[in-house]
Amino acid sequence: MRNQEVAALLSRMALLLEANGESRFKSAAYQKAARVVGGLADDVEGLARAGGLRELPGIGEGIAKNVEEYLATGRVEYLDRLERGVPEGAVALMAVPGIGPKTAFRLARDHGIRSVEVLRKELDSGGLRDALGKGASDRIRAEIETLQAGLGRVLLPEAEALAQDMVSYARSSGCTLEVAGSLRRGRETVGDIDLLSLDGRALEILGGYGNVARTLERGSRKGSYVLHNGLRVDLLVAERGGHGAAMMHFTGSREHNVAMRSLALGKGLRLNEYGLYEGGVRVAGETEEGVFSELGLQYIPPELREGRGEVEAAKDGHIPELVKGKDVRGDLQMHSRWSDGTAEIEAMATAAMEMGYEYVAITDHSFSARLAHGLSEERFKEQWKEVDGLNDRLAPFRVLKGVEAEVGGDGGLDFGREFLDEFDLVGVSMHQGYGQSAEKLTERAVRALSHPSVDYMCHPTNRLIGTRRGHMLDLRRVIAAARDSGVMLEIDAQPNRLDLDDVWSRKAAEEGVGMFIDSDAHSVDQLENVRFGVLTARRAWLEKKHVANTRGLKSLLRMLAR
DNA sequence: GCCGTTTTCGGCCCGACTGTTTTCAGTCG
Repeated sequence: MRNQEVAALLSRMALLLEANGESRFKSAAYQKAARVVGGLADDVEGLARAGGLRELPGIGEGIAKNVEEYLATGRVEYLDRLERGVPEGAVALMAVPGIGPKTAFRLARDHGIRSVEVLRKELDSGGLRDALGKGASDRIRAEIETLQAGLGRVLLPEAEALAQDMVSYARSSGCTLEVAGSLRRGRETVGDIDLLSLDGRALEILGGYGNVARTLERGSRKGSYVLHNGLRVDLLVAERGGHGAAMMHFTGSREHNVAMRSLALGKGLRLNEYGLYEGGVRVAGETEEGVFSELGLQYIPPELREGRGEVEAAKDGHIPELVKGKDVRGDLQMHSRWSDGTAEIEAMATAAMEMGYEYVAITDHSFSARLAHGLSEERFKEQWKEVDGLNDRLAPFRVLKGVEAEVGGDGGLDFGREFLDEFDLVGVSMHQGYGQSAEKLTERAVRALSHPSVDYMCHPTNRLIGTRRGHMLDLRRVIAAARDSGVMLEIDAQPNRLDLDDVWSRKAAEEGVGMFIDSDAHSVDQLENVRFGVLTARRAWLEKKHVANTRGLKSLLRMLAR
């Protein structure tokens, strides 16, 4: 799939258009197209071949032609022309927050600054003061420091912990903060923390918080701060009557806000962060529910606010009843000390009982996962005796005999069919073969999924967010294979996996593939990670009926028997 | 460049913050 490559191309064109002084709307159109392609589940190349690019929202004749040219030749003539219109290095400078096209252009053309590194050196030695002014020089220098410290996006649990700490700190000063932004939408990674308060004192209070390294700016309604780890925090102060509108504005996403405001305009209304207005009169704004309702929309849960068709769905009454944490009745992937877990099976099972589950599956690795101390047939048979004993004592709670079976280089599994059928539940995983071609990997996956003993596929791409890209599988074929053989796909809820992700999980469910949400816990405390999987499922528009481990034990066993 | 329950032309989400700005441009979310 070349979707990300094409998205990057369109983003670059958007930047260059801006730098060339073209209409900002034209640049925004390219930016929107980049986001559309980047968030596409379908393969953009296949779509282009089928002549379907122009069907995509935000992609018309002009952009489609550029994309087609790029896919066919690897170049875009228009892009080359844009590059020639911009001084060398200007685009690189625009990576620094606070440097837009105008400033970048000026620095590159008039002062010969070609890179962020050179800019930093120049600023360090006191240069460019006359060109930028003192205030801007200082701020840009600070922004470069943050940029070069290199903290990108952080994982959801880390951002959650940082936000909670700020909320507690503010509360100890008698001030309430609420979490908004991508953190509230449950995105897998968070690039900054957005907070909302009804109390103007919050702006000053947060500036005095020990983990704040620097206040970037502070007005009467908004403030921006940088934490010691380099993460940015934005704070918005709302008034009571506009609380819901402010929450909505600050929760985003940007694409969602654009869709909401366009809809309001179409109804002769105006929506901003203070409320929904008809003429000069505020007709809603105190609550989010009120704003949605006044616009004739169903309530849209934060997880769906990504500009992926949710506003249209809300208009038609098609917002689904999303799966909830309490719907999950059991956890079907976890490990014990028998392989690479740290806890006894009993400890995992009793912790799961306390969480209100009816069942778990212990799914230790099969023998060719050597690093994870995978088990042989003999060892599994020993393990089952322990499981049988536990089931006698813990009934009606049930520990299912599972396995995370390694998929071999040719798509075969470690055990024969006869032995595999003795398990209650067989999952397959592809931990090996990073060097293989997409074609080969996909063949392996499809073969494993068509094995008659297999019930589900664990963390299908095997990605690790921020560190490992994951297998370049053709997920459309994997989903089709899962559908054809009645095999489930998993949302692995480890916060650095979340695999399948929201976009592909939605696709899988639309194709009629059943999903599991599992913790993949290797210790007792990791069982709680399931909630991150539930968030991903909600972002994938999944309902209870799409998630097979929301079934009770009997219903689950009936399903597995089929 | 895209798009249409106002429009195939004329709009495009909307407002806050900073600086050296005395009325607004640049940038951002």
